[in-house]
Amino acid sequence: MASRKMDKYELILEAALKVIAENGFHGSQISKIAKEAGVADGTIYLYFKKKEDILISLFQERLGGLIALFHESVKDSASADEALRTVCNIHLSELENNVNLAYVTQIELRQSNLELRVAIGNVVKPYIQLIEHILEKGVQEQSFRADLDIKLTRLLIFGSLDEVVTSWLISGRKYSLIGQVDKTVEFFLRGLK
Amino acid sequence: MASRKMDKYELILEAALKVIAENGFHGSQISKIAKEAGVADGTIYLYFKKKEDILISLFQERLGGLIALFHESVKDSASADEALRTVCNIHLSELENNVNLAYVTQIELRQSNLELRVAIGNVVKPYIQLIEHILEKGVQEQSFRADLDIKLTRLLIFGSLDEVVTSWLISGRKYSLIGQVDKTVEFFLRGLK
Amino acid sequence: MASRKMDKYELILEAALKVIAENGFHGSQISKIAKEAGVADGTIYLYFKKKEDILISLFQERLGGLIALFHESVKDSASADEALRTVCNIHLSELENNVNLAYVTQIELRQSNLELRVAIGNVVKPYIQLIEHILEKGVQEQSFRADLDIKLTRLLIFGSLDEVVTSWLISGRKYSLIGQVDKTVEFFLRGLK
Amino acid sequence: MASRKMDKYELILEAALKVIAENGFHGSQISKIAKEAGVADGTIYLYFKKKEDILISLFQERLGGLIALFHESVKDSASADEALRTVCNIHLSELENNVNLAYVTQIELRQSNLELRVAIGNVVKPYIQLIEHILEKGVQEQSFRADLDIKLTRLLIFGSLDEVVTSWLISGRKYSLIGQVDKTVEFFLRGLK
DNA sequence: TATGAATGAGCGTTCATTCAT
DNA sequence: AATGAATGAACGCTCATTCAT
Repeated sequence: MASRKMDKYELILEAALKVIAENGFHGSQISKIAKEAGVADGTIYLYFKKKEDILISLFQERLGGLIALFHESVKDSASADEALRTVCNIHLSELENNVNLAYVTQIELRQSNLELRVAIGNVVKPYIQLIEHILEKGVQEQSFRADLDIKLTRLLIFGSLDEVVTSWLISGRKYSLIGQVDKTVEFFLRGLK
Repeated sequence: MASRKMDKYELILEAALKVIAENGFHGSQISKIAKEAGVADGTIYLYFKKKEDILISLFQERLGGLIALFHESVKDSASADEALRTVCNIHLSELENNVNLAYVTQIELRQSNLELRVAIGNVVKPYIQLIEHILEKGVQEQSFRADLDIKLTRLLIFGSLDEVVTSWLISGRKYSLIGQVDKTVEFFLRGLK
Repeated sequence: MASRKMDKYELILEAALKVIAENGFHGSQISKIAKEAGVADGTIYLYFKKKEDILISLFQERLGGLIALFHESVKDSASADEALRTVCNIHLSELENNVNLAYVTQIELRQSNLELRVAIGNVVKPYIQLIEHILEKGVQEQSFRADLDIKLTRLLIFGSLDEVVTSWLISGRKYSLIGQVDKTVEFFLRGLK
Repeated sequence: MASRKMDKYELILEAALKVIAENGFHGSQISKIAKEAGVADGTIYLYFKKKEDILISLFQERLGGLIALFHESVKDSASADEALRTVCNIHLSELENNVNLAYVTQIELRQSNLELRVAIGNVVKPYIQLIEHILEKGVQEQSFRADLDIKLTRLLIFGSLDEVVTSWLISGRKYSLIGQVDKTVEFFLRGLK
């Protein structure tokens, strides 16, 4: 049944997230994920072609959900300024509220080979495009500088946010990530104007 | 003789850099590095305790050299603005001029275990501290905003630069990295003022 | 199925016994044992945690069986004299009839590390205790000397038998081991009375 | 110079004894022995053809010295009884007084391959022959039984003594080895008469 | 669909021995 | 005689993937 299939598919993804968060990327064998999911090793290969596919799907399903959330939230923004603030806010708050996901995506899954990195890049791309659209909108609205290099700036913004999250995780999450939003957005907005 | 010992040590590091750049982190077996260096497998263990130590040394020797270059160059800067520009310039130009090093440090060595990640962090730390000093100097000179959150801002700057380099590599190096310096610095300076 | 699992477990033990007897302890790689057993290298690790565990199990299963045989046989003995004779008889005849086992336990497995030596000691201990019980019984029956040092004497007896077997193997098994029983027992009994 | 050569030869043997006693057979690499002896690794190969030869020489030089001591001591014995007592006495007292040698010969060097075992056998052979001579003398003197199987009995005696020493070592040397002489000799003499 | 026993390729590391100096 | 840097063969163990049931 389709519903049962989805159940088991989700079950395995959820198990993978938990196992990787607890054991790290290199300590997460298929057998461990299978055990956590309550299925046999072989069953996993009915839903995923290779081990890597679990990780790619994990990215797609979980981060893809975030992307949708971004779009949804940005739709209501009156200005590019507000949209950018909303994006930063969601980026940091969602990851602060989902530490396992943050840990796995920022730290563990980066210990992966080129193929997986590329797949991760594909998942992140729509997010970077969203930032791009906001920048374009800001320029059109004459809220942002007309001479802005949009392709470059979107990277500067994404890279900053990414580093802030990673640094927060590595430091042991001793401070609030959401508390960084305002000053981060201010830095961006000044750079954009 | 000390010189010969250094020769072989350097020989192995150079070989490792080349092999990792060509074959990726997971495709770089000790035997392959030894062959490239023209020494026996066992010889590598006269200079490095574990395989990982080659990678750590690679980071320390090569990137550590960059850090020294940063300090040297910044010393002559009249202002914080100029110092920041110098740092960005060196960061991007050195990696553009040393693609193997860029590829290995930005892409391959991040696929490593915790111990190596920690060692990498230790190498990067002085660099982030250098950025921090420049920010402090700028605030003292009243060139930068007094309300700047220095701990946060240094991350924003480092994360931006890091992402710019990685993105350039993944895109296939289709444009000039140094060409991004001016616009990147301008974005930073506006954010800082 | 349980029976199949036992089959493979036994298959590997049997193969190990044969391979060690033919190639010596240090010439018995996992791959050789696996090949002899007709299984893949990895399969061995489904039944044994480490290579050493094969050897320990070999000892426990094969010599442990002998110990049970000793107890069984001794039960019916009317006197301590007879019990001692039975023990010597079984000790020498069983090893003479199972040369591979004799060779592996007397010669090859003694070339092992501390952990294995300890495990071997644990298997041999019940046997030495059996000898001890016979000696105690003999003293109670006033068949053996009352001033016998039982802890010492059990070693003298075990050491003698052990040396007789080893010497027989090293000499190339040019004579009958069972033929030594009567004179050996007589030497012991005179010493005990 | 011959004397210097002997010096270094002895130096290496002494170092080997110490290193094996401290680190066990498998923890005693050539480099460790060389360091302990204060010579270069390569120097060892000027005095010994292979690593094994050090061990064989260790046996020959140290245990060979004991054999000479046995012959010397037995010469003065009035009777076979006394000679046997002397042999047992020396065997146990010398090893009790030289624990390193006892440990290395009884425990560590037995973890060796066939070639070394054979060499060890050759060193032990004169000792077993000495026991044989005493037995023959005893039979001639009509002190021992005329029907004694000398080839067998010498093994029984040697095996007993060997086991007593090994057991004493493994037990942690919690009692006096020399204190076992009288009861051991009594057991032998009763068996011989 | 689901199972889980079986597979077997793959690799870091050690260390006895050599040999140019 | 002495050195010690260099050699390179050798092997236990893991784990992603398969497939008979």
